[in-house]
Amino acid sequence: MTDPTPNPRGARERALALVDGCDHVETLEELTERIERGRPLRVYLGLDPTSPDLHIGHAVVLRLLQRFVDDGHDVILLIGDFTARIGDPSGRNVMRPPLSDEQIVANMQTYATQAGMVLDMSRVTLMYNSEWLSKLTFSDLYKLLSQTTVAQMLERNDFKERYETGTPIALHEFIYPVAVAYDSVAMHVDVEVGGSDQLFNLLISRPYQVHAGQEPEICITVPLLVGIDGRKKMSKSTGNHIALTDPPNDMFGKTMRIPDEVLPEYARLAVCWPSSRVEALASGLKNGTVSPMDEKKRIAEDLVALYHGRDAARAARDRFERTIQRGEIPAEMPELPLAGRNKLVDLIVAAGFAESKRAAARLVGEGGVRIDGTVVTDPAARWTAAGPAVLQVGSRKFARIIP
RNA sequence: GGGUCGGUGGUCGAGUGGUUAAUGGCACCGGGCUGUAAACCCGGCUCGCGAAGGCGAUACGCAGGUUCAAAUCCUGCCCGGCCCA
Repeated sequence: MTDPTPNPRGARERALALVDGCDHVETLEELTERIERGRPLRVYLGLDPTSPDLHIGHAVVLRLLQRFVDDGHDVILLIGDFTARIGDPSGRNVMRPPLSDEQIVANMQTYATQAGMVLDMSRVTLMYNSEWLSKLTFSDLYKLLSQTTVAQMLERNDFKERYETGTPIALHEFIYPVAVAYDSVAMHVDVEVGGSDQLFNLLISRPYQVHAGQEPEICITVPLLVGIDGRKKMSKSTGNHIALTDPPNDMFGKTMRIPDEVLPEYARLAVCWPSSRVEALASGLKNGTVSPMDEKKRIAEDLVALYHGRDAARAARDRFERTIQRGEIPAEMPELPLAGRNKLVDLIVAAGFAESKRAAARLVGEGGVRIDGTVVTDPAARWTAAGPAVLQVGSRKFARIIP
């Protein structure tokens, strides 16, 4: 993969194409200059395996990496198995508890396979930062830490905010950006990419590299995708994410729940509509000439198509229109054997539609439960259907109960 | 190390000895209106048992104590903010 792909285009043009749609490039001139040399660049993205799933927000930066792959560069996906143990404080106002080794190992595996849904992993090198970080001695760390001042650290927005509001900042949190900077030194990279919340962590690498006698890396950040709540950045822990592995119907349904205001963002970042189309959408929404719901369905369908294929996308749309918009009972749903149970609440819990029997009883009392389309409001109800019947909770949870 | 203030449910934040799992906001869930959007309205939001009225368990940093009764008082411990060193 180190064969330089002959590329007739000019370096400037290539650089511009690579960073199209990105938030911040530090700096475009350096990128252009380095491409000009003709050597494939070492480009990397660091991901801390802190959650079992990647989501469509991660896909934005993974696509940027794929652009580098396509442009003939050496792309590294760095799994932050060591830094995951420290915890990145970015964007958080509380300390995050360190993960257990088992969780980290499990997450690393899913990250690598899930990244493959966007990235051509056969042309990407996987690396793990424990390889060098775990070998640093205390005196190595001392030397590294002496290169950054507390004032520089406090410049970072979330540190400043936490400091000013009296939210605890543990000393080890300051080490995270240093560790990430050392990754860049250890791998001797040319380019680092990340989400815009990582800009500080990326930039801090540059002086470290210079100190180590290397050229500073070019830092490129991509916009963060907002979560389906339309407010906070997408993350698993906030529960506002669409996972890459979400089944088609969930992916479609979650997309339909996003607020209208963020449709252009989703069109651009989640489904990569060309900017002309995104602009048309934005202005059409503003002056009321396009139907938000129709556009939302298009985006939802495109999103599903991206990860599950066009057929699945059409099926998801069809299912949505039938069951949600027209209130029909879906053709396919999970089956649940009665298995001797006869209390309605037990079945709701067994189907996974409620966390406890009391919660199930509340749902029933609230009129949120139907059997074969008929609302049941008695929390003490017992199952009386002789044949298979459809249990429905809320508008979108269905199970076929088999006697 | 000294002083001082504080640690309440997913989150923020009331409550400072006495019906009641504990006011309120946010988040979340169900229902209504809708476009599984927004706004708005209603209800819910610890768990288990019981056909039901109900019963029981657990919960306000942790552990003890005082009291008929404690989130609320006392002691010790743990954790944090601020000030001083």
